[in-house]
Amino acid sequence: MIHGVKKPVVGPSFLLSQVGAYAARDFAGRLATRDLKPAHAGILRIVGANPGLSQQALSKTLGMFASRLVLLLDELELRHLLERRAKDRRSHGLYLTAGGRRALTAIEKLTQTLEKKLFARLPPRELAQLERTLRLLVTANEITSAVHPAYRELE
Amino acid sequence: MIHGVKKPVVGPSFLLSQVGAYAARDFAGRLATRDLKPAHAGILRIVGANPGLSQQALSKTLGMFASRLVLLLDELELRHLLERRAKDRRSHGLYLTAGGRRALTAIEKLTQTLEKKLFARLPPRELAQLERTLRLLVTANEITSAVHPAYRELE
DNA sequence: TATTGTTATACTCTATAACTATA
DNA sequence: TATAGTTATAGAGTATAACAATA
Repeated sequence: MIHGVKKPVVGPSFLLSQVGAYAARDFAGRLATRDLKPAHAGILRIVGANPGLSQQALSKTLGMFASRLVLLLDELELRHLLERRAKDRRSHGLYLTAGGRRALTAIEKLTQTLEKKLFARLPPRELAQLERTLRLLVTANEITSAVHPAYRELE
Repeated sequence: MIHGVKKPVVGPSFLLSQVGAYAARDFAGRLATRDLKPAHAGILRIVGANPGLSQQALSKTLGMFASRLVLLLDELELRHLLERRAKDRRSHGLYLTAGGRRALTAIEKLTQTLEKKLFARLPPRELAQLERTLRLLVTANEITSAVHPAYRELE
């Protein structure tokens, strides 16, 4: 009941979406204190793990249009978190700067803080089981994109 | 690895967002075959459980601005799935029509189909455990909104 | 004076096509 | 001819304020 309004019964897929969206929103809120958006974080993560990646490859990995990537990369480059180095005269390799690596570390810390709060009431064994179940679902359903669209700032 | 690109290590909150967004996207896709959006489904669900609800109360329950609700209700009313009945000359009560109740039933069926596929590889006990864990997270984190913003059509 | 519903508007995120330049 | 990156534009979804009518 919310304000005396009956909540309809919902199943596991609704709960999954609901809790997932909550986690994503929380993450976006924490990132915002560093003037970053979830998409920026996704880029830093992938480039961090794959130095020299091309924009095309990155856009495929993120499931994001290359045209959108351009603006996000511009923003990251302007803030010296990432740089484009020319491979030949038409394609670039993407690399994190020292500042970008620091930002990535900060994002990891911020995620740990988030998870500590989100999972505070969960016994460690239950959290471990949740993580195993989620990984199974990712594999079984071939969920590949590394950054997903729910990652947004909302409310 | 996606196309030879290394995926960075991610934690349980990322997985939760990822799988949740996947479920939401799948749901949106199935709804689209009936020309409905997730927000419509959320409205039908809440009004179905609370006949006579006011728009104000509904907007609070959904965590949605009343101004946005107006257009969504217009659409549902135009399709005779829902009606606004005047309570007094400034407020209305919201009610499902017979067609609205049928739509709600169809949405429930479609959700079952979705869940059958999404959880196909999950042993029943593991699914039951997942659902318990998710309910605990909803309660512990006071996640109240009945329709969440991840519910959108994407890609 | 407060509340209900509505209109109008701006902003962000996403999608798509068309374009430049290089290979 | 195909590819990498970019620009421009249109469309959703969302946020906010201002408004009219009524309690």
